[in-house]
Amino acid sequence: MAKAIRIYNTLSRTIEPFTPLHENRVGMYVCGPTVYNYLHLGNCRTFSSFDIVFRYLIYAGYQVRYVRNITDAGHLEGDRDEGDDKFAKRAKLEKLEPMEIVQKYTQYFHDVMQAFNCLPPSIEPTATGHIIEQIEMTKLLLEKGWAYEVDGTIYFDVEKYSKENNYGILSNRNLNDLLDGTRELSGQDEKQGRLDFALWIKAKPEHLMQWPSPWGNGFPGWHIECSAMSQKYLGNEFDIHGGGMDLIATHHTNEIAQNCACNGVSPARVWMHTNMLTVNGVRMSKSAGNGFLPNELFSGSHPLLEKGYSPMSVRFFMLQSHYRSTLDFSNEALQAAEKGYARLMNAIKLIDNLKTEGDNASYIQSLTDKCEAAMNEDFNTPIAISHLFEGVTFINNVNDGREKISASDKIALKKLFHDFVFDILGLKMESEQGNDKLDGLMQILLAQRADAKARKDFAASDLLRDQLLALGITIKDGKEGATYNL
RNA sequence: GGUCCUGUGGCCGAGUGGUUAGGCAGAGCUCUGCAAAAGCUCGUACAGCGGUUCGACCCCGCUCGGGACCUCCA
Repeated sequence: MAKAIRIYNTLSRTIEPFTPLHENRVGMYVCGPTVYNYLHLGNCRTFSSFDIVFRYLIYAGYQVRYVRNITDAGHLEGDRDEGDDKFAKRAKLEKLEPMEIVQKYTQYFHDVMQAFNCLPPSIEPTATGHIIEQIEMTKLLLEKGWAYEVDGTIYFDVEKYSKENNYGILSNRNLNDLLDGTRELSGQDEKQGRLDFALWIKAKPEHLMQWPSPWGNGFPGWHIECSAMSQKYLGNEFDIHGGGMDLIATHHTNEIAQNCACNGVSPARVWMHTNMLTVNGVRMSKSAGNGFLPNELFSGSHPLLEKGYSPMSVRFFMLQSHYRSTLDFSNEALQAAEKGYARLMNAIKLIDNLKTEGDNASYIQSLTDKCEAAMNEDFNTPIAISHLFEGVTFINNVNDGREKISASDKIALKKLFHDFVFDILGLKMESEQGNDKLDGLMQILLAQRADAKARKDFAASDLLRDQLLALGITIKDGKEGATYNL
């Protein structure tokens, strides 16, 4: 059932049934961050989306090898194979070694991924760790005639490639359109074609990150690293390649060209692309200056925010939209998500204490089927969540005695919520339900308050409640006695 | 200019040719000493104009609006 997964493929622009190359195994490559600066929330959305894909494929019973790279070299400011190296520029700015920059922002990236409860990938290769592989691939492309050298720099010959291949296959553009959108070569350009891009770039003597190669000292172009690393760990052909939509036109297009030219086959069968996060309708990006840093969001220190939001509220917020839709960021939307997430978690806490009776099964199974059906259809998390909220209503009804649940359904209900909310959506309980001592203390206070209420000393009971509330502890009087929430 | 996406109720966001998305907010009610929590009920939603159809928010065309990519960005 869960294996009837269908995925939107950018190559075909349709939703297709997903069949892995090798039965029961899935190879997935996702373009990771360039660690020259703090990653912002838009980046987090992409990685959270693929975290869901990873988790659901595991749930569906696949053995998944998930490769997500770290770009720690070779990324120039402009993609015209000129301009500053991003790491070198940042290193100068912060007065650090380039590898200190890499270390710092890689660490930040990992911390944020952990905060968002994203599972670590199976392999997280770095560009600097695979210089040899990139040189080898560049050599092969030269040998096969798809690339040429100009004074220590190697370019990929796009126009030659286009004669036998569809260069714009992913972006759905033809070569002439692409050429129209590109500036004329100036007299200073070394490359032969306007669309040609560098595989290997000759380093100036002062360049901080450089490696020896058959063409002299240099560093790899941006696109070759993903081709070389995906091939190394997933083979010439693998199942899924993912990234943000902004990578389609250039990075992924060039990646396909490199792999096809080198191996004669397109690397990935399915290309998945996540849409952008927007702020007031405009794409969040570093250059637009509207990029939220994750910890600005958590603490609420960003000027556009009224308050801070917990990582799980934000994750839940993101999951309430489909990964291929743009998602707009606002205080109101965030607050709505925060409350919705709290409601979901509160219902889950109730499951264990539900009283069972009767034997009216099957409802939970149908709910499970609906959740799976939603996820099977291109990982439609918002629909899955809407079904989970049906379950929330059911749980609350059972808890209030308006509905009954059988013992077997209760087990199924618990499994459903644990599978979907925790394992697949990757949410987790944030509010620590305290330790034993705290709980014991609370029970004493609740007993005192119950006692005051029994004496109709409401002034005393309300005072206790207000004082606890001031500490962030909410008291709820139920039929079975009072409970508390931290 | 080229390529493409998009316009859903107060807000965020799914979806479908003919039966409810869902969350948040709002109103009323139930429960309660009061709250909180929970539940129930409610609200002229599908940019505009045409067309196809027995029937369209969902298909087609046009108009208007918003956005992305074609420079680096997930």
